[in-house]
Amino acid sequence: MSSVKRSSAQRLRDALEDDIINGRLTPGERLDPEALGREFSVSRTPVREAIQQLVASGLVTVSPKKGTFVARIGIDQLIEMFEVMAELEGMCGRLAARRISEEELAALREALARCEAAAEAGDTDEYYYENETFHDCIYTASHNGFLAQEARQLKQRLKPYRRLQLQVRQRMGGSLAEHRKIVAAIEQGEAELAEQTLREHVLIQGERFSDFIASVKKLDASATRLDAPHDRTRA
Amino acid sequence: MSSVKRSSAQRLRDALEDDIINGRLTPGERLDPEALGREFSVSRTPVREAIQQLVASGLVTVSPKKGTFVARIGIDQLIEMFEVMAELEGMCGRLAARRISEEELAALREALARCEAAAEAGDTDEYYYENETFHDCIYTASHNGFLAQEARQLKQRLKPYRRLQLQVRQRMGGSLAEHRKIVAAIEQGEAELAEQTLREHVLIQGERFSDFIASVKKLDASATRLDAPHDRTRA
DNA sequence: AGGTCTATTGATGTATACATCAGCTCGCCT
DNA sequence: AGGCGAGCTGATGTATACATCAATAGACCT
Repeated sequence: MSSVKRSSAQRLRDALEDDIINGRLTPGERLDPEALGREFSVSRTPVREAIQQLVASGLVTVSPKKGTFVARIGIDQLIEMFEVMAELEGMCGRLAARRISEEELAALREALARCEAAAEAGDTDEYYYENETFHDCIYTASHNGFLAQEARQLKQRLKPYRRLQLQVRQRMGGSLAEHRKIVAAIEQGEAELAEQTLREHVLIQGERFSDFIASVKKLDASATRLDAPHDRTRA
Repeated sequence: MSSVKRSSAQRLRDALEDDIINGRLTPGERLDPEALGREFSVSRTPVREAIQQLVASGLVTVSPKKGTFVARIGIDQLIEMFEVMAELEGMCGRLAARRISEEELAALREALARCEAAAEAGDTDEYYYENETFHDCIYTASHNGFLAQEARQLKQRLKPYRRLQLQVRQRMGGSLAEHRKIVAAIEQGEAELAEQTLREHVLIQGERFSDFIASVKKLDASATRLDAPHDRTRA
């Protein structure tokens, strides 16, 4: 009963958001309001509304008289966003180390255990999912709902690009070790250590920037061919 | 020519945003779309659009079938937001200490000088304004545009409540001393010190939480009388 | 008299038609 | 043939009318 009767615009927004985050719509791809309206059997008004909300979220961009596209984030801004993401995660860890409850600590240990199981099984998809749960536990344990919300939002916004890092398997071992260190720090209430470890944990993924940037550029190239009539002025 | 020809919705959004931030519209106050439409000579569509953008910014809340109101942030969430604000400011300071350019450093010193002048003159309004410039310099000097944007946005969102702190005059002296420490830390590239000082600089305002919370509660009370269903004597 | 059911009201949500304007194309002029 | 300009096209932006639904207030029943 929480939100069963949401408006068409909200449902459409969620659907599009999910499509973008899960890669069914790739950055740079065009969005046709009329086609979406037909697909969901609604008029242009709620479609437009949904799109505007996504624009506000930074997931899509609309160029007047040119069209609406799934947002393409430049490499420079992507780096900036990862930098902020690392800070937010670190802050969550620092606060969690001071404020975590017994229940939350149990949930965190459980999440860690699931990560270990997934890593042992070599199941990268499962690890990816459990890794999210693990981090989300820390967000919640920060006991700062606003911070948690911001962290989740930024994470979602980065998700379409995180997908590009294919070497999850190679990272699983190291990631898991870091997770253990993070849990240990939080258990012992060592706020600064938890913050530092988490911050690096997030930034390490950006360490292989050579591979990462290459992936992004590749995406840029293919996407450019799709949406833009010609070279798009980089936004 | 960058944005001279903005849409009606954009202009209206900016106008409302300015009204809210500058206190002409107080939290909890009602917004009547039709009245706004008449005032700006536009139909309900762009009004609705502007309101939705403000909702996305967190400045306005809309309850279905009840009305749209200027967002009222609960005390608990307000504290959470200040906590995050302090972290963002601290991060800006840390990065600025490493990355600031000569021009930016000059601008920062200039802003500090203006703050000193305003403090010496006892002009609280001027100090308020120059204080903003000072902090904005640090945002820019972080060389992380995304971070700077987030910091500015959150600051705006907090602005209607910051106004409640009446004791700016008493704070001017201490604030100025902290500003000097911050500039010194950035000049010498002491990132951690700059971060720490800035973080505390922001949090100190929340130190007088007794007064602050009292002010918020007072606002809450008066605003509740305005918008709530109870009051039907004046429609 | 008190409670409940129902009709009204007023708000948001949606559909549709129109206006506007930039980019593209095609054709004209040089 | 090449550059340039006017018209066309298709996109977003806006206006208006209608639908929907919850909160409210009134009247009816108990």
